Order: sequence, then C-alpha cells, then structure tokens
Amino acid sequence: MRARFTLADIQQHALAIVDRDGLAGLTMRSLAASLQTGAMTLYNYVDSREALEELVVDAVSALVEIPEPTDDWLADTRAVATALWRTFRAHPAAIPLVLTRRTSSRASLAPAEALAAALARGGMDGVDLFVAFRTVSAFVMGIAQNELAGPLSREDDATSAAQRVATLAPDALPTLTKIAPVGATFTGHEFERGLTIVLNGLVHTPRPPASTGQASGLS
Amino acid sequence: MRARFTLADIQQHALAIVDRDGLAGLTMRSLAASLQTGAMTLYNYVDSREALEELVVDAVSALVEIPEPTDDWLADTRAVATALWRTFRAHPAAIPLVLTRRTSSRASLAPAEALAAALARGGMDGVDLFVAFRTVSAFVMGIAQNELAGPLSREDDATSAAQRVATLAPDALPTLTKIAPVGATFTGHEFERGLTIVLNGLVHTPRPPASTGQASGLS
DNA sequence: ACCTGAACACCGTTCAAGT
DNA sequence: ACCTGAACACCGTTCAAGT
Repeated sequence: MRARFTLADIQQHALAIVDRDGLAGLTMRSLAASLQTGAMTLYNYVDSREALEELVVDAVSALVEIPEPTDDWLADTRAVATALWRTFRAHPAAIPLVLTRRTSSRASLAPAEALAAALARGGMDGVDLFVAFRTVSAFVMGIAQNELAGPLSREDDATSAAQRVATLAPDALPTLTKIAPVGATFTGHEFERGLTIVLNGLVHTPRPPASTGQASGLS
Repeated sequence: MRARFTLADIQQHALAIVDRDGLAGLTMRSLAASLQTGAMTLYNYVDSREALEELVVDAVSALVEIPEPTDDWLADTRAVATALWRTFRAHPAAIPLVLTRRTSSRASLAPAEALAAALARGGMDGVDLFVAFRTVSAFVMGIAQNELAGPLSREDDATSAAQRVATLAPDALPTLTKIAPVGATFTGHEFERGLTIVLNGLVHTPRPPASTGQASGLS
C-alpha cells in the first residue's frame, strides 16, 4: 500500500495539537486519532516519540520567515533574530521542545545559517564569527526561556510575578521585588532592547588575537 | 508517625539520580527506591511529578556559589553569571529542567537577585534595570541551551557537528559548514567571550528616555 | 513497503486503609 | 499528620499478522 501520509501532514497535525492542547496533549494516540489512524501507523513515519518531537521543532523552524539579505549586516542580524523570536512567541507551547530537542534538519538550520551569514557579512570569521553566532543565538533562545519559565516571567493566573516574589521573601530579594512590577507593565519590548544591547556589544568588543589554531579574521 | 524525610533528602536523591541516570532515570518509583520506600510515600512531600522536577531545579540553584559583592559592579555581574554557568555545566542532565520548569523558591531566586543587585549597583534602575537583567539572564540560559541542543552543540558520539551539518546540505549551509569545525575545536571559551560582548553592550548602549510609566533612572 | 490490532512494560496518580 | 500497597488510567513501543 502506498504511503497515506507525508511527513508534512504529521508535522502539521502534531503542531496543531501542541498549539491547541499543549505539549501534554500530544501523544502517539492523540496524533494518530487526529490523522484518523491507529497509533502504530505513526511508526511507519517516525522512529519514536523523541523523533516526533524533533519533527515538531522542525515544523516551528520552518515557519520562521527568513528575511532577504540587504547591504546592512547589522539590520539583517536583527531581522533574523526578530523573525525567530516572533515565531517562537506564536507557538509558546512548543518552546520547551525548541529549547530542549536537538535537530539538524534543513528546516531548523536554515534560520541559523541566515544568522551566521549576516554576521559573516559584518566581516567576522573563524572564532570571532563562532562566538558572535553563539552569543546572538543564545540571547534569542534565552529570551524564549525567560518568557516561558524565567524568574520574572508573566503568569497565567492572576498572581503577578511581583506578588509572588514579594510574598516569598520581600527582604531577602529587594532588587527583584523592585523590578518585578516593571516586568509586569513593560511588556514586549525587552527583546528589542536586549537585542540592541547584544548587537552594540558585538560592535564595541575588540577581537582578541587568535589564541587557538583558528584564524581570528580581519579587523 | 514523624516525617521520615526532609525535602532536602528528596532533592539530593533526585538530583543524584538525574546526574547518574539522566532525566529519564528519575521516576517516582526510582526515587522511592533510592530512599528505600514505596512510591506513594513521596506524595506526602511532593504534590506531583512536576513539583518534584521543580525541586530538582531548586537543588541545582542552591549549588550556585554566589560571590560576595565588591565595589566593581561589572566584575560582580560577570562573577554571578559565571557561577550560574559553572553550576549548570556540572549538572548537564538537569539543564532541560532548568530551562523548562518555573520555580519561585528562595533557592532559585537567590542567584537572580544577586545578578539584579549587581546591575543595580551599576546605576541602573526601572526599565533599564529590567532590560539589563533580562538580557544577561537570557544569555546565560541561552548558552546552556546552545550547549545542550543548539545548532552547533557538541556531540555524544563520534559524528561531530561539522560532519553532521556538512552531510546534510553543504551548499545550502555554507556559513554553518565553515563555523562548525571551529565549534568543535574552540571549546569552553564561548561563554566568557560572549559574556564580554553582552557586558560591553550594556556599557555602550545609551538608555532611551522613559517611554512607559516606569522611571528610567539616572544616566 | 506500509498498515494495524493486541499486548506488554512502565509510569503517574487515586483510593482506601493503616499508624 | 504521615505511611503504604493495590489498583487504575494512560502512554510508548514490541510483536505478529496482515496488504
């Protein structure tokens, strides 16, 4: 019998379930039901639950709208990072998978390549390029983590981060207690402003002479 | 009957299991066995598996050696961030939990408070302090993510990230293909150098005038 | 090659009964 | 209040049989 499904079918249904019912809602059985088959059918397409989750990460990555390169590498770097962040925000229930599952599919590496390429256009290479890539990439993933489960993340229920922190130990955590209400109010711009900080750092950090075997590039 | 265990007992055994057997090795039953009881006994101390995982995150957070404040806020910021990173690296199997589980215990907030306090000593407050805190925090968590599951992370088995990337699509991913071998060689210094970039960015980024209701502080 | 139901091992948790 | 075994619902996956 011919293949009834494509990998894309499976990815779409799986991501839809995660978006609708959360991560816990995605099981082999629930996905199979969504595709109107038995659970075992899925194993013709996917090795394991783990592999299925990687497929979901790929599906999310494929939704990143990678911007066309311009002649402004800094703006390009910002654009790719922003595109990633926008996609993650649109699928918050999938963020734990994005943070946690390793993929090396074309789909998931395409945004990474775009980011690295933009930085390379800035004149970096070798170790410098690697460090810059890691730094920007870490910032983007870390902001996703902060949003999801960070110390001052927003709440689902009524209790704000401010209240939670204050209730816990108002005296032991004076600075957090002071910041917490800011986090609750000032929402949605941490990413842009934080990214500006990181990119400014990139521009203002002198590149040390190559210490390993790798060339440090120009500048 | 008096309580046979303390929460600290449970945390220690749970973290030990995660360190030894990985995250999948930690189950209610395996933890109970480690404590020489039945699985149900654990529910006298912990509400659910989810709560147990938060307890593991607390246990890891408690291991962070928070440095004493000095008169150099930048050095202090660096020291707290480095202490966090060192602790995460020492318990790699727990990183998925650290990235994913939300805690608001004293233990987990103490390093966050130390980080925020160091930045506050740098003269930031209000929105600026919030943004700075989020940015440094995101970088630290993101580096942990990169190490664990990022695009150029190191491998358990023989196949290097370089090979993996190259095999997949050498032409479509030229920049990553070029960087990949650097990641394999240049190991352990991305954090320091990336942190320098972020901190330089902090110092070199002008603070915009307050746009929300929050005061933007001095400078 | 792909499909699929039955069955198995395992896991979190409820229940009910103990002290 | 804390302990605990039996039992239940659920989940990933193996097996064996089909086309």
